[in-house]
Amino acid sequence: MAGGKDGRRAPGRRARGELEGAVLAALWAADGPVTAAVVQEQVPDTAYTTLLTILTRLCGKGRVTRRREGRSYVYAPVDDRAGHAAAGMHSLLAEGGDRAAVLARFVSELSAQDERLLEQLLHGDSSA
Amino acid sequence: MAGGKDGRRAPGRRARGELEGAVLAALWAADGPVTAAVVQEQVPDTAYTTLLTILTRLCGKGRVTRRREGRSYVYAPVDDRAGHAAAGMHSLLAEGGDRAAVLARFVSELSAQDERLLEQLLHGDSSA
DNA sequence: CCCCTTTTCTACGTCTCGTAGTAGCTTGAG
DNA sequence: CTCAAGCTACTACGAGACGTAGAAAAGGGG
Repeated sequence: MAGGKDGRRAPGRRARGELEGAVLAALWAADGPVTAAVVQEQVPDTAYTTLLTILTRLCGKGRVTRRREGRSYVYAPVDDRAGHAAAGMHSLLAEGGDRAAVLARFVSELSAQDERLLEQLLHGDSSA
Repeated sequence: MAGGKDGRRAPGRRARGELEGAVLAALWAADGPVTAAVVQEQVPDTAYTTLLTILTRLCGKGRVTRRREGRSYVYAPVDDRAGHAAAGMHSLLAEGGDRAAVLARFVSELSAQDERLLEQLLHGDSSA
């Protein structure tokens, strides 16, 4: 019953998933848990309540955690950016069926630079 | 306006993206282009027209191509399973921001077996 | 010519996401 | 104590993707 009967609003200019990505990016960029207000500074042209909604949904999906801090909540991403990407890569590798085939294709499309990087990583060479 | 006014049907029991995945899997499993009827054999409990819709949408999205074969169409996936997975991995790597960090995390979570595999692949060792 | 196969068109329900207003709670200031 | 300011929770709507599938059109075989 809370209002919201006007029903007028500009069409969603952001693509699907874009805002969630921006919010996560803000959280990743932050140094530790931050309030919604801080997130808003990183995501321009967005209503405060919109960000609250996104943050709440992200919490519901387990992608973000929140903690009371005074009378506000502070939000923090569950996994960091690199971890998120790496986890996704592992998922794809698992779903891909033939691991060897997937990896083969993956490395065949790597840049020379990435290849070197990967080799160093595999050899435990941390001279970077 | 071809009918379809009833509009009453059991709720989507499949999760979002599941049917498309099943259709692609059927296409990948097939040896060469196949007809919708063949796909249906691999995807049980699904109306023929439903599969046609999915196949058509997949064509629209460029994930599948089709070719006339007699009075039917034969469908084939644009990229094979491994290629699809590898492409997704590259996307994640690109979106992950710091490539080195993402790769580092990725390899750190690889099984010993996968690591060996990756090394062989990097060294151009095709003794498989 | 009639039937069967296959496609095309249309359509609906549901879910997710972007977007945001309004109500209500909490707490500090005066 | 009372009021204002800040923050959260609830509610809501539009758009688009997806699952699902019937009806009708198109074409070949008997």
